[in-house]
Amino acid sequence: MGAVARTGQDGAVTTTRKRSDRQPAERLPVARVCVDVPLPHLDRPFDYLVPAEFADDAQPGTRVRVRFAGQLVDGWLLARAESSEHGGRLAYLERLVSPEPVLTPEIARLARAVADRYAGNLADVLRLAVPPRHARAEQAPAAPADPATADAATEVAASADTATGDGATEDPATAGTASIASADAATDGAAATALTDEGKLVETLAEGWRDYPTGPGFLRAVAAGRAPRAVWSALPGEEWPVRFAEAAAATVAGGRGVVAVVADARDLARLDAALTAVLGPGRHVALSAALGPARRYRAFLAASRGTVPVVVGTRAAMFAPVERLGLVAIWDDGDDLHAEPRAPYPHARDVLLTRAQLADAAVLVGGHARTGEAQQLVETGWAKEIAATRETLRGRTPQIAPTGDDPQLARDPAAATARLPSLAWQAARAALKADTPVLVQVPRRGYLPSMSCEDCRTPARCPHCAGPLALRSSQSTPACQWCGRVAAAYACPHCGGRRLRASIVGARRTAEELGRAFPGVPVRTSGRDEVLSVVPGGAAVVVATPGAEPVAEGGYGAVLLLDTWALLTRADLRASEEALRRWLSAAALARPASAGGRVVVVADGGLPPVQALLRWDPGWFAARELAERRELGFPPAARMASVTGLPPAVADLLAAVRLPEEAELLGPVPAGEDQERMLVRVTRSRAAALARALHEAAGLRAARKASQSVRIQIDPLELF
DNA sequence: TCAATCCGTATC
DNA sequence: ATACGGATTGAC
Repeated sequence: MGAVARTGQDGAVTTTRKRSDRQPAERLPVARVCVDVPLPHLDRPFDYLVPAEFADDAQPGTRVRVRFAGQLVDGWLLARAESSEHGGRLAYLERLVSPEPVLTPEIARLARAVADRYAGNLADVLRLAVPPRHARAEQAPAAPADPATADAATEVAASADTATGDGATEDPATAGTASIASADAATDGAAATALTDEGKLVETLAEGWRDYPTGPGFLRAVAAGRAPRAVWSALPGEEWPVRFAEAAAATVAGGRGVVAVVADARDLARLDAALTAVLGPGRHVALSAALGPARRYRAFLAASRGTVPVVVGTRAAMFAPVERLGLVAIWDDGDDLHAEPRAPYPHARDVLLTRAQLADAAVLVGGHARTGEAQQLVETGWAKEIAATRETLRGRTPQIAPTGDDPQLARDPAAATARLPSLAWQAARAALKADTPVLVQVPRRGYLPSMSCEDCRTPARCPHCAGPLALRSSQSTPACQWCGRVAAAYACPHCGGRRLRASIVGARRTAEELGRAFPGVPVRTSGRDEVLSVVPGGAAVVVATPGAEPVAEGGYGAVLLLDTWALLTRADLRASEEALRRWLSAAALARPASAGGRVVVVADGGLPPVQALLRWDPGWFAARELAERRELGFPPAARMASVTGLPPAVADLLAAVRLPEEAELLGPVPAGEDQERMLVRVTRSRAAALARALHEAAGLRAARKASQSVRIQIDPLELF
């Protein structure tokens, strides 16, 4: 034995043995490897020989380099085995990148399920799940992995052929039911009763949820090691990060780990702070792509090595490994930032639900608004509702009023230039007088450059199809956003006016105008360029774009929701749901009515989303929305897949695909840059079959080296 | 009959 | 992407 295995400076295990005299490992000489190539027809494990010098370090979950079709590629060691089914000769693993087992069995299994659900490759999902290696971070002192947990024979992932089956990877909502009060039998009841100190702690934590009748029971069940599943409607003014932290702490008290996902950096900062307060320092780690490679990998390692039991983060954290997962949580699942833009385009909510299902963990889907998807979980009985009673709700909501489509502009000329209807202006003035801040929510500039009548502000709609009129780039005549017709001789149907003005003004311009309307009051903006997280309690006007609303100390005295028309008339099926979500998020920052809090929404009070806001009833709206989607056959009531690409490529793929029975084809619709898009619709029971068929067809095409690529997306957020 | 070349397919 | 096998072609 002349070979010397050593650990190089970068931590990689290399060997001095010449290729010619390599020997296979004595025990479990075969490694099943997922090669990191994005081709769908290669989405299965390949077997390699483990050289003797890697015998101990090449454990399941490690990164390797292998020769594949003549070139060196990265790969994941999924499992070690005694022998191979492969007929031909096996090549050796070329290199063990690092002995760090970064792919835990739980995540390997989850990644396979996610790939199957989204008609994607395991390798693509693994690239999302495990951050790029950073050798320095790996060498930094951290709790060493327990060698006893790494059994050489342990399989990390089920092999491709067994994992593509339905069963565990089926939609959560079609699976069994659970209840908060009496969830599935506890696997580890000892944790709940062993220590009375822990029992007291859990009671303290559960106390935080007393405003919600089923809340404390949920926390107790999680602490006891059970797997309750809940859709939580947070009260206005709720300190949701603290509630999330309490749920996390209860899980930790029961000896299990937590993964919680939020949409953006600001929510993450709040949750991070709440966890430090509730859980103490060093018990959790925040993970987001914004950290940069080194810190991100370090945070990842803290979780995968079992140093911390709680991981919170943006969607980058949805695959974070934690030991003995007990709870997955997501806040504001309607935020489109939860949708991963890289193939296979998984959604954080769905990944977490699948994860909970596979790991038998509890689920907490929280928000002020409720998505159709969350409603589906409730209606199928997969999850239970956590909501306050109407009575509690009444005590917390601000006073909310609409002001019509044809707003009476305030008579005060300054207020009129600020586009403020008189009701809004009055509410703002009263709040400022009471020395409380005012939040003004305006849609983002360029969000939709729509037009309205210069004289009466009636939205300018296309005379043919009632679509929104807008100025196309440099042209001076407005055209319809929907049908494209140019509205050359536009006259306002309400007042006959012929002049149009852009109805969306950016936050900055609004801020300037409001500054003039309320002289002497400080005006601050929070938007894309600079996002404020907190503003002090005194009189001030805060202009914010949706999603960037700062929290006010003590709550806002008034919240004004302006230019709502822009949100409501978007040519998007989710427009209403999205509008309500944004309004509720902003309105939740107002004081309760009893403390003078008022919300004015500049929209027609008869519209369903406006109704839902006025009554603070996100559940009612979600049920309505879901019923409508059921009627129309849209997700989540049905499963949709979109196939996008150049027309011949789309046709080619659809010719190759063996669609499940009763699959419906819709389209094509243009998708920009000479591309077109087809939609395939099936019932939820055939969802898995559809994904499999599309993946298979993509594989056939790739094997034939079809040059034009197509993009396959399951339940894309934007349907038309 | 054999080598050079082309094409399709598998990639361990 | 590259490598290999089998079929095809062309020169002896």
